[in-house]
Amino acid sequence: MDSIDRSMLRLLQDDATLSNAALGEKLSLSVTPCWRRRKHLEDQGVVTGYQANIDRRAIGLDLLAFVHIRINIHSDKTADNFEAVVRSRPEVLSCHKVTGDADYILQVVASDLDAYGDFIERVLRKQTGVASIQSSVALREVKFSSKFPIPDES
Amino acid sequence: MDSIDRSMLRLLQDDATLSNAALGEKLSLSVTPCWRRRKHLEDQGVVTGYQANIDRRAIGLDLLAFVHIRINIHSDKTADNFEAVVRSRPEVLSCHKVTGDADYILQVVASDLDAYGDFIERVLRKQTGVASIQSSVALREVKFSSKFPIPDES
DNA sequence: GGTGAAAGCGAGGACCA
DNA sequence: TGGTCCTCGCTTTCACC
Repeated sequence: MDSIDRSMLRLLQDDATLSNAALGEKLSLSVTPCWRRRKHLEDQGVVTGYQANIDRRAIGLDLLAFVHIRINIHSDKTADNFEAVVRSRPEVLSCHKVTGDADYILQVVASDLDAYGDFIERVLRKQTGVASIQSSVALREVKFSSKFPIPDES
Repeated sequence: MDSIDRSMLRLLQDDATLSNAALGEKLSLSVTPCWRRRKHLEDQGVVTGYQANIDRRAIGLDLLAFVHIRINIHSDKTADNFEAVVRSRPEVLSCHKVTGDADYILQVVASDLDAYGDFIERVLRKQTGVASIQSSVALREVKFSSKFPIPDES
């Protein structure tokens, strides 16, 4: 992984539809070496896939919330069960075990407050070990990106 | 936007490299109508772009944190300034104005705790109006997805 | 919604510096 | 590593039904 690879990652994060020729031009590389590097990044698992980005509002997902969850039964079984549920629910965009006041922070989307409330009450609140749930509903999206900054060296 | 469009969005979120032929086959559509629908979704802005997904660890971004920020000067100028800084910093993946205890929740990545600390102290803490900063560092990534669930109707 | 056709592109291979 | 062909089959994107 050198600086050309990192530039390639930056470009592909911005626009995955770039052809090898267009990509190569931006990197001062011709088609084949460009293609070889790209394939290498894919085979190594640095590039994990290509996806279309969708406007959340356009598909009716008007609500996004951060959910802070505290767990009061600290057994592996409770954690495994909770995490399996979270992974299986498509409305949960992300879930992280975190330091600080909460045990888990989740990002959840829903079409409106009703649907969100349903999810909290009927799914999350029902899980064993869930001691408290605190929601922070997004009032405004200041920034939303699924692009990582690529460090100059790694 | 009908159910075929929604299925198309689901498929393209999973794999943006699908050709119109492959996509059409899954949707029981021939190439041209498939391409027309796809183009329509792009032109409407439902599909906002295509991007490569990258393994955060592979590029050395070992740390992800949620940052809860409280603001004590509630003027438009303070807010605009803060939001502009946040938008300009690539290590900030997302920033939302939220309900609840915090005014803003940010998602921030960094290569390690040192780099994260630097960002908090040298960038965020320096902004006027920032009253408190509370970090929740991710200990484990239970789920991380940048795919939205596509509702059956919208 | 569907066909067909022109032009372009992608995935490789072969081979050289 | 990087570069230059070259090829085959597929893709995109058009005009037209």
